[in-house]
Amino acid sequence: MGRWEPDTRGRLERAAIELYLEQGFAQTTVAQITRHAGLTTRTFFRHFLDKRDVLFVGMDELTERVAKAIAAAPAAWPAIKAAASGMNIAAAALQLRRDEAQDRRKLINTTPELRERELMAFAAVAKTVDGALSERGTDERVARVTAEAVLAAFRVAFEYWGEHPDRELPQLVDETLDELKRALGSDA
Amino acid sequence: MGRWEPDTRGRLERAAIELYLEQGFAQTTVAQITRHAGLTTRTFFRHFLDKRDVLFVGMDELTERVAKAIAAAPAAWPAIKAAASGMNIAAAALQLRRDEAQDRRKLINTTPELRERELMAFAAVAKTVDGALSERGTDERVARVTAEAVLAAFRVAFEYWGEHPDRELPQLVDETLDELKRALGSDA
DNA sequence: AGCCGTGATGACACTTGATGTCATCCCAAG
DNA sequence: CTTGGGATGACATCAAGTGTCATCACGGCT
Repeated sequence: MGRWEPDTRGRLERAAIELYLEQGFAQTTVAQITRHAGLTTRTFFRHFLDKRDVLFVGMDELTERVAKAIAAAPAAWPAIKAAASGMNIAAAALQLRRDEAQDRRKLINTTPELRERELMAFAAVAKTVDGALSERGTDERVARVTAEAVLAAFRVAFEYWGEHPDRELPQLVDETLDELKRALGSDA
Repeated sequence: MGRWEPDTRGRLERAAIELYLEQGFAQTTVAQITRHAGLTTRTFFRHFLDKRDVLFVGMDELTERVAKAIAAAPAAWPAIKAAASGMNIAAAALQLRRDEAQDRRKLINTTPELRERELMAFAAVAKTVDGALSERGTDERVARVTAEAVLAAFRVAFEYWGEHPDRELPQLVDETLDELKRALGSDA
């Protein structure tokens, strides 16, 4: 057996989320987390950028998948359709971990600090979508605004999903995008 | 003369921005700011929520004006047009303080911490726009997604403005919104 | 078997942001 | 002249986050 118990990162992650859910994010100190995991506070910051980071692991990997989906979309598709297909990948992934995602959502919704971080995560996805669209040859500004708009729709659908957990997120994203199209088209 | 020099808040604000621009945000400590202003660190936190807050004063007031503009828009206008008129108010206000706004933008763009806060500020405006649209009788989800989309366009225009400071922000916002409409409409 | 480099963790000190609390002093209302 | 409130100073304290060095297991190499 090793010098230390295995799965340091996993233990930290589980301890953190358990404490966050139990007593709130702000009320939880890193010292408490590491005590639960049998580690030192220094080690926590070797595995996570900061206290909030724990709740956003896996984001990068998901973002990668979104980019790949957009790159794999038929070249004939307009940017909006390609981008939407990327959002569907993300939505499906979150739907698969519904309960976990909803727990995280509640935590984030009640903690401004976490909300900030979530917005940064969304912004990172938007930047990736932007890049993937540009890669397809979409005009620069169109790529940017399409990426931002698609993520705007995703955010709204995601929030709505929190209020209606029994709905399916991918479908909500589709509906929201349709509503956006109608709303923007109604300008005559 | 009073016990203290007047305009505490203004002195803090000026000292902070001067130091942020001169040596960077992260490298500036609150102690340095208050030393420059001849005050104590405790007093800084009585006037500002945190170190970043200094760069976002006036946001609330501007947001209020946006809400009023939307409320004052002709009832016959579709939600998107009313929301866009609100964005024009904001864009015009920033255009009036172009140099200051651009300085702030550069600072924010090079500091993740500040970027986070900026996203929160945008989110707050989106929520206000959402509320103003709902007030006009717009359907709930349409109001939400329209607000988010309009702010998405604003963000893109704002970023573009940073790269082309000689362009006029209000016009950039209009152009970006038009591009968004085309991009979403091209879905056949 | 014994040596050694590498990587992960512990231990410790330190800086800084942020908050609570009480004392102090100006000022304005009465 | 008194009094009460608002703003600030002074002080203590906590928690986040970082730098640094020591420590120890493990795997490869000889």
